[in-house]
Amino acid sequence: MRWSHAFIPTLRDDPADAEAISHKLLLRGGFARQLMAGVYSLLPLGQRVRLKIIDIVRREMNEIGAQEFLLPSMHPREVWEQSGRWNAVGPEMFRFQDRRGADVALGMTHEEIFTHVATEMRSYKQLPQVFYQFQAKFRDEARPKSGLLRVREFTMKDSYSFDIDEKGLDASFDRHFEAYRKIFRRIGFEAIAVEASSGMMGGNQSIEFMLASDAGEDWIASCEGCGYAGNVEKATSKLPTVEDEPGLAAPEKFPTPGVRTIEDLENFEGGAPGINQIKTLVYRVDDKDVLLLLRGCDTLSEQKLLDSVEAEEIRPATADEIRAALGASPGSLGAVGVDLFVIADEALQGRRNMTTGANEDDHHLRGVDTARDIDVKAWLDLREVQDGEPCPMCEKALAVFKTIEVGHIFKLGTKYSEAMDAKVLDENGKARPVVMGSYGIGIERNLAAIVEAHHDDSGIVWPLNVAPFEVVVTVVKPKDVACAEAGERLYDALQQGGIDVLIDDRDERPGVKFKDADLVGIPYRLTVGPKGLADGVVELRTRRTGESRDLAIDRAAETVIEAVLDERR
RNA sequence: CGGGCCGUGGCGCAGCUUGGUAGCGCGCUUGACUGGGGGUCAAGAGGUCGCGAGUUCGAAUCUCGCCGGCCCGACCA
Repeated sequence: MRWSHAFIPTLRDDPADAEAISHKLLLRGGFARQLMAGVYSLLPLGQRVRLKIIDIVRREMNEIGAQEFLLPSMHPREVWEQSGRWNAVGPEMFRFQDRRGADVALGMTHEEIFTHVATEMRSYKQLPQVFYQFQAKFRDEARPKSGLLRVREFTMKDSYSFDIDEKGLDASFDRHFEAYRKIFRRIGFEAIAVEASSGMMGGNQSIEFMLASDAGEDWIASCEGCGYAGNVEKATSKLPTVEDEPGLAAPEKFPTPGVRTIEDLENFEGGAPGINQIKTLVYRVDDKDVLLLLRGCDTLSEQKLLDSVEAEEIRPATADEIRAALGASPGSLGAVGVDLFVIADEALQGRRNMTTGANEDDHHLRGVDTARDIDVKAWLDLREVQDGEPCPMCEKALAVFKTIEVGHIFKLGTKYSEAMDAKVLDENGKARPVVMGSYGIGIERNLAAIVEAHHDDSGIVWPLNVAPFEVVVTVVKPKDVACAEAGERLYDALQQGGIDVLIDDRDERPGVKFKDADLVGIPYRLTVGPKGLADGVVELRTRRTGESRDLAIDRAAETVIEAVLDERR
């Protein structure tokens, strides 16, 4: 490709409405342009990177025996009704009606459609099967953000495994796990595998692959000691046991005028530190009032609650609902002597001499013993893990930090196969629903994630495997015939050698070309200029390190081809 | 969906308070000089000031409505 005829609209200034680094650099480098909120056009450079990522993913999927499909974007309502998700999903699914008035959805994921296809399987002898595709996914996100990191239309590699039993699923899942590890390594980063919540996908186990980045929006807890890692929606820690004072024979009510928050009560004369308080939250769980108890110093993880109560919908109760249920306002709530369903966090187990609200405005109780004074119906892990808490496995300190979710794999079980009647006969001639897994990688999100992980002040620094071009031949002075010809010869030789090479033959000042090459992030730059040619050399510069060295002109192509081929993985 | 900010040539911005000629930098075109890290000079092209109503002799500027974008939060199979 010739730069003089390529569509690479680079920008000098950061676009005003870009915040994330990858967003700024992908716009400035001419990789992508926004069409509307959460919808982007990929320009030629962006598409080149996208195709390279796809190629890597495809090869690893084929490697584990997966077969490539292409399923439609438009899905009839009926299929989603079968799985129960037509109603379960909500406004995140784009829906419309065709000319006959039939409901149609734009696919946000393809469990239903692949399962529909899989109903043609008849025998356990056909299993296992792994199907996959690269397909546009449409999700009407409430808030698209950060450029390509969170969008409403994107390409996903989604694959689905079909096995006769759980053991088979485990094997398919493990193969995907390993394939994903290889994929992320090849595209240029170490993803951290974490335990995750399955959310609305259903199923009983899921693992997310996370890239540490401030541009991300998922917090994970990770242990350097033993490698334990979990999304904070799932992660646990091993809290030290608290030895409480024996306390009182019975709870004692005391006045706390004006105290509304945990912090107020900590600072109140006669109050208690957060760790010795019981925080009482009222939630509506499928239209039922439930009391949730946590230590004053802890934060509720709604996802943990949702995952463990198997409810359709949970939400905090409104102030009015709370008053109706408990007769007091938030800030003075407690569970002592209350008849509602009470769920307590495990960290409260065995605690005594605690302080909590008295269900009377401006009054609290002290000397509360969770076992003696509160009728706890269920002890659950409800709290969000905090930075520095001991790892549940090895007790070293956990680090909690922000990440980008670059892949997610699920064990689905038989949720979809049962709902959609995807069954095969087992060796005894008995019909059994196939056991499924599903596995996803968002291609453009990974593209942006690579930029988040690989950039510097001058621009993007693409890892060679995903770079839009591997080498740029920068002709310093195109009007100088010798210079231009030398550049062309190198360009030809590199092309012959199978290298993705771009020749910068624009009549621009050298500085402009250097800046553009850096911004766009091409791993190697061969600079051909009059100065070097006078000495019979060209300069090879490595984008990542900024190092450069002179190569004899007649050996240059060969050297570069060798280096590039060597670096490809 | 709640809160905040913002829509003026391709990009970044000023002008709006106090209504009256649309302006600056970059980029773009042509020419000259230049040529190893975003050059200099000269001459140009390019704008329904997000859209629609209203007020006014006159609206980028004031009023109302709508649309769009970004950020924070809620949400996120």
